Amino acid sequence: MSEDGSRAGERRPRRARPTMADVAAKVGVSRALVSLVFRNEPGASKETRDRVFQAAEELGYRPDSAAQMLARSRSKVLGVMLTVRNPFHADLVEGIYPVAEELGYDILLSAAAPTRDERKAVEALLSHRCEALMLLGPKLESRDLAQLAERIPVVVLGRRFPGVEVDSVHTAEAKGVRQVIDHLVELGHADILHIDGGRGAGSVERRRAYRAAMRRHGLADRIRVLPGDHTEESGAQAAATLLADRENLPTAVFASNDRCALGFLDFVWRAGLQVPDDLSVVGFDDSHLAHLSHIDLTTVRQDPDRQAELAVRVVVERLSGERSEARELVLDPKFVARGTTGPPPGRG
Amino acid sequence: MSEDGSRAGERRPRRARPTMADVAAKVGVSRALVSLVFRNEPGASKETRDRVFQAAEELGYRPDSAAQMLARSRSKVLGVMLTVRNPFHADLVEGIYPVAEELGYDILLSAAAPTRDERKAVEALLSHRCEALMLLGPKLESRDLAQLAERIPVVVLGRRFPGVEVDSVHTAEAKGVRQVIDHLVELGHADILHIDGGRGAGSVERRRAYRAAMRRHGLADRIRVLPGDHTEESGAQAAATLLADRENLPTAVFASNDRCALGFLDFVWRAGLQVPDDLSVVGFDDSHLAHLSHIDLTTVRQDPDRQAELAVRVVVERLSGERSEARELVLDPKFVARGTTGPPPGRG
DNA sequence: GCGCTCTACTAGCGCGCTCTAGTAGTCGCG
DNA sequence: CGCGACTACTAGAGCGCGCTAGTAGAGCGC
Repeated sequence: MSEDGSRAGERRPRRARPTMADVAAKVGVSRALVSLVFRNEPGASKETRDRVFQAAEELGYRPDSAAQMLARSRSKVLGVMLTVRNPFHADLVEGIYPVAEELGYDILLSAAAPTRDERKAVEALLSHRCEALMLLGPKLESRDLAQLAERIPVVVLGRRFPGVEVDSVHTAEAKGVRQVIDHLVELGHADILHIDGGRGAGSVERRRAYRAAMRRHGLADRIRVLPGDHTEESGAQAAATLLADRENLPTAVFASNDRCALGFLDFVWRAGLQVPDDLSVVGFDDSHLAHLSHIDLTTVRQDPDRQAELAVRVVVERLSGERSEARELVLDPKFVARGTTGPPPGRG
Repeated sequence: MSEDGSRAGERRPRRARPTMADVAAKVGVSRALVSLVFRNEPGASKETRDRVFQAAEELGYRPDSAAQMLARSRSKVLGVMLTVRNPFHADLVEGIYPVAEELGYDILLSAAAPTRDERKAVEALLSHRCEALMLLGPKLESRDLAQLAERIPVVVLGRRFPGVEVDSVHTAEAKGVRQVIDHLVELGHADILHIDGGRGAGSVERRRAYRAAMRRHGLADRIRVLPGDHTEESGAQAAATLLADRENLPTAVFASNDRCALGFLDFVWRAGLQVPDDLSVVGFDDSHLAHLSHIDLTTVRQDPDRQAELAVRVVVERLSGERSEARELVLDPKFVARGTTGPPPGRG
C-alpha cells in the first residue's frame, strides 16, 4: 500500500457530510430551528418546515446519531446481542425492529460467534452507548449477567436466570412439552425419547418437563434421554446412535429444538425410514425452518414476534423509570401438530 | 404505564456512566492524559498508565464511542448490512469481526428483513456514522447502489454490479460451476438439471455458467433449468415438480445454493429416493449447513473467511485514501466432492 | 399607548471526547 | 551556564447536536 496515506487523507476527495449548520445556512435560519424541525417539535411554521426538509434533502443531510447521543442524555439505542447462526434469533430480530421503531428506539446488533464471545459482543454494545441490552438466549454465567444488570437495564429472551435481577421474556417451556407428550401419548406412543438440549436456552426446563410429563402418563420406565444440543449435528448424531440399534428404536422422538429435530430428520430420511409411519418426530421453536412445507415439522410455537415485542416494551418501560424490580414474562407456547407425527408403527 | 415518567427520569436511580474527567480527577491528572493513555499514544509514563487503568477499572469507566466518533473525524466504524436469515451471511460476519478488530475498526450490524428493507438498513448504518459500508449480497438496484457509493465507500460481497463504481469481492462463479459439471459428467451424468437462484447473489452467473459448461460437454440438448431462489422452500418445490413426473427425472441436480439443495434433499429423502444412488445433488456455498456430517453435501466452497477478510481490507485501503478507482476481487472457488454425488443409476 | 399572550424564531452552553499547541522539568553537551 | 532535545504532562478549542432561556413581532383588549 502506498506511502502517501496522510497526504491523500488531507485531500479528502469526498466532501465531509453536511451538518445542521449547512442546512440552516442554506435555508437562512438558525441551527436551533433546523433541530426543532428534525425533532418534529412545535415552534416552526409549516413553510419553514418544508423549506428545511427540502434543503436537507438537497444537501443529503442526515442527522448524526453520534452527536445526537452525545447531546441528549438519552441515546435512544437498544443493543441486541444475538448468535448469527441461530435462526430463531433471526426471527426475534425481525420482530424487534418494528416495535423499537414504533417506540422511537434505534437498534444496534452485535453478534456472538465462536471467534467472538458474548462478553466481547456486549462490550461493543456498551461502548456504543446503548441504553439497554437485549440478550437473545445468552450463555453467560449468572454472575456476569448479574454484574451487567447492575450497570444497565437488561432483558433476557428465551432463557431463565432464576435468582438474577433481570427482566426476562421466555416461553412456559413446561406447558409446551406437556402438550407434546400428551399429543404423542394420545396417538398411542409410549416409547418417547428426548434429545437433550445441553446448555442451550430452555433445555433444562424442557428436559425436566419431559420427565415430569412421562411420569404423569405412567411412563416413568420409558423415559429415555440422549445427550445433544441445539444444533442439526447433534440431532443427526442422536439418529445415528439410535439407528445403530434398530431393535431398540423408540416410536417417537422429541428433540430439544427444531434444528436438532431437522438434523435428526435428515438422517432418518436418508436412512430410508418413513416419518411418521416408522417414527414420529417433534421439535421445539417453530422457527421458520419448521414450517417449510417440505419439512412440515410438528413442533411447539414460541411466538417470536410477540416475544420480541414484549421484550422491547419491558425494557423501554424500565428505561422510563416506571419500574425498578425485575419482571419475568412467561408466554404460553402453542403446540402445532404437523406432518411428522402420527400413530406408532403397528397401530396405524 | 404510570404518568410520572419525567419525575422518575430525573431521579436517575442508576448513576450516569463515569467519564474521562472522573478518571482524571481520581488519578489527579488532566483529561488529556487519560485520553492519551486510552488511545495508547506515547507521552505518559508507565506508572501513570497503570494508575489510570486502575482508576478506570474501579470506576467502571468505558470510553464513550459516540463522543469518540464526534471528536475524531474518523469514526473507525464499518457498517455491515446483512440478511439475518442467510447462513452464508452468518459465516461472512464471523469472518469480518476478527479482521476489523485487527485493523482497529468497530463493526455495526444492520439487518435487512422482510419487514425492513435494505434501504432502511443502510439508512441506519449511515446515521450511525459508519465510514464505509459492507453489503452482503445486496438486492438493491444498481442505481441506488451507485448513488450510495458516491457518498461513502462501499464494498459489495458475493455479487457483481457491472458498471457500478463500487468495490466488490465475489467468487469466480463460473469456475466453480464448471467444476461441478465436469465432476458430474466424469461420473457419467448427462441429464443434469439446474435449479435457478432467481434474483439471489450470483444466480445469473451460475445459470449462465451451467449452460456454457453443458454446451462444452456437448450436452446442449440436455440443458434443463427449473425456476427457484436461494431458499429451502424453492428446492423442495423443485423436487416436488420433478417427482411428479418420475419418468423424466434427471440423474443429477445442481442447485443454485446450499439452502436450495438442502430443501431439495429433504424432499427427495423423504420421498424415499436414495442419494446419490438414485440421484446426485450438488449445492453451492459450502455454508456450514453443507458440511454437517449427515448432509455431507457435494458443493462449491466459497471461502467466507477469506472473502470477509479481503472485503475488510479493500474497504480500509479505500478509506485510507490509497485508491479511488473501484476494485473487483474475484476469488477462486473450490469444488468439494462429498457424499451426495455418485455415478448415475444403472452405471453404478 | 400599555401590558398581555402567542407564535416563530435565536443565542449559546454543554454532552464526552480528540487533538493541537503549548508548558514545566530533566538531561546532556560544549 | 546556556542551549537544544526529550519526556511528561496540561489548556482549551471544537466535533454536531439538544435544549434552556431568551427575543422580536403580531394580535388583542382596554
